[in-house]
Amino acid sequence: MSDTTALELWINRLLLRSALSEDEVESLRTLPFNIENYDANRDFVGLGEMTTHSCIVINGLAGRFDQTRDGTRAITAIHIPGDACDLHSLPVPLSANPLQALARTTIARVSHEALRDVAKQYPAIAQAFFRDCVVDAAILSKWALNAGRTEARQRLAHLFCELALRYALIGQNKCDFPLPITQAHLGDASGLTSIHVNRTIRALSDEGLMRVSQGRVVIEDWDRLVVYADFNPAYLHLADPKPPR
Amino acid sequence: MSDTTALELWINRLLLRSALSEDEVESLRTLPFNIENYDANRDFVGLGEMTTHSCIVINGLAGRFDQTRDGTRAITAIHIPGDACDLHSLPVPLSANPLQALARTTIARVSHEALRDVAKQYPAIAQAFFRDCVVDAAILSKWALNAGRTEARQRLAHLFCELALRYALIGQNKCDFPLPITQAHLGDASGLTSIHVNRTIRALSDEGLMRVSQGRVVIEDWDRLVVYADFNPAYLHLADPKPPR
DNA sequence: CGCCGTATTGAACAAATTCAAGATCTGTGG
DNA sequence: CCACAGATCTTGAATTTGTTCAATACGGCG
Repeated sequence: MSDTTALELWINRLLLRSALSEDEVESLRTLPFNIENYDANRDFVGLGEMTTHSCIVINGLAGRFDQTRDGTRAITAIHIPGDACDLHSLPVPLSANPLQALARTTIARVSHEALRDVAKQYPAIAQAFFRDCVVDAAILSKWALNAGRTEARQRLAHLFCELALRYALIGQNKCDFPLPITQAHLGDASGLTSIHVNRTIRALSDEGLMRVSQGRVVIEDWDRLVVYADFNPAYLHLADPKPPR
Repeated sequence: MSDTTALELWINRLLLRSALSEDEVESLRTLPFNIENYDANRDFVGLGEMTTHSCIVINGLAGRFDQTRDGTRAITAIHIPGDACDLHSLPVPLSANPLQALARTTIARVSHEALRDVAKQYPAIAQAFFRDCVVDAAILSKWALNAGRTEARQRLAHLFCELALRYALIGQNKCDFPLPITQAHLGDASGLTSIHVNRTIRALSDEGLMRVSQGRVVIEDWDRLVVYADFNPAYLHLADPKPPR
């Protein structure tokens, strides 16, 4: 993988929400990074770790985990290729949540030092980083709303709609995308038991809305699924007018 | 209320997590703002609004709302005096969630322009704003975990622990603080019905952990409540070493 | 081929919701 | 100061939803 392409997905996604000049984009392209591979269920950022780098998913799937002492586990974010998982560690380096590969995953580590340098040189980049973190928080906020719903079908449907759209942003078919994770992980992400995830996916499938098989999600009726999940993509802030630099 | 004191709580709270110089603090103190009062249940930032200001709670209590079409409502953040409710509107001005007064509430509105100016002049302030938003996201993340718990008692206990500590930061007694909101609002914030909130509060009270009465929370056994809620304040990032400026 | 993690299914159980009714509180006008 | 109206709080009982526990099937990989 050449130095100039690994970060391309991430840079393109930043450009969806932030206007950056040629120079600014070039400075992102030339950021130094290390490529690392992790098997499924391996932490790549530990709990309580004082981080010195931020991680960008190049391939695979990553999750942010949290758990209570009594065993309730939650995935509070799922990151697909092109996502920076912990850009927020730039202002808050002490990790409060572990980051884990949900499948075999390739990440690029970029040092905080390098990120700070480029943010210092180009304020628009600092703004873009800030914006990216705020949008991540908006996604989390929607997850919190979603978790409060009583109907498991709608919870999962909403999750699938969101992932579909986020995959679409990186050039995938939104109605047929990879999701190489276990039902237990889906449960952690939706606040359900793996058993109920299983039943719920079957129900969604029986209604002809979507299928999950072999680590892929196939959406069979996007329009109906959107209505069913009450999915409104505004929170992803994709169509917002670009704010002043 | 004099110009130099209304923002003091907020500035002090920023200083808990960010080291700022005298000049920097002074520039925050002299930010121009407008004071506004809202009755309970009044929106002060509307859904879909293109904001030009950020709001700081001076007095009272504010909530960020979200809801699904089928009627599930959620409060995704509760803001006490000293909190900036929507500093994140600086990089993402289009509001995806309304902000509402939960009780009679005084807010200070500060223009994005003024905030951007001061952030541009002092990069450490820009960093402090960024950090504040990231900590807000960390709180939200903990709410998402909390919502996934099966036991209502622990959910509410956790919420009360968090609010207690946040009130302590602004000089209130953490075991006796105001919470002038309805049980319906508490339900929206914890993913429960108001009826179940009522029963759950009674249960917590019966166990001698805490009481709620007349718009106040009185915690009777902090240590036991913390254990009960499995509350670990690390996510508030209060004891973190200060990162490089 | 056999193992182990994952998926699937069933039945009993626990938890929270819903619906309904009544009590209490709060603010307002007389 | 009291009476009233509306909101909030409280309580009960039936119902819905999801969980738990347990057992079995599947599927990839050594």
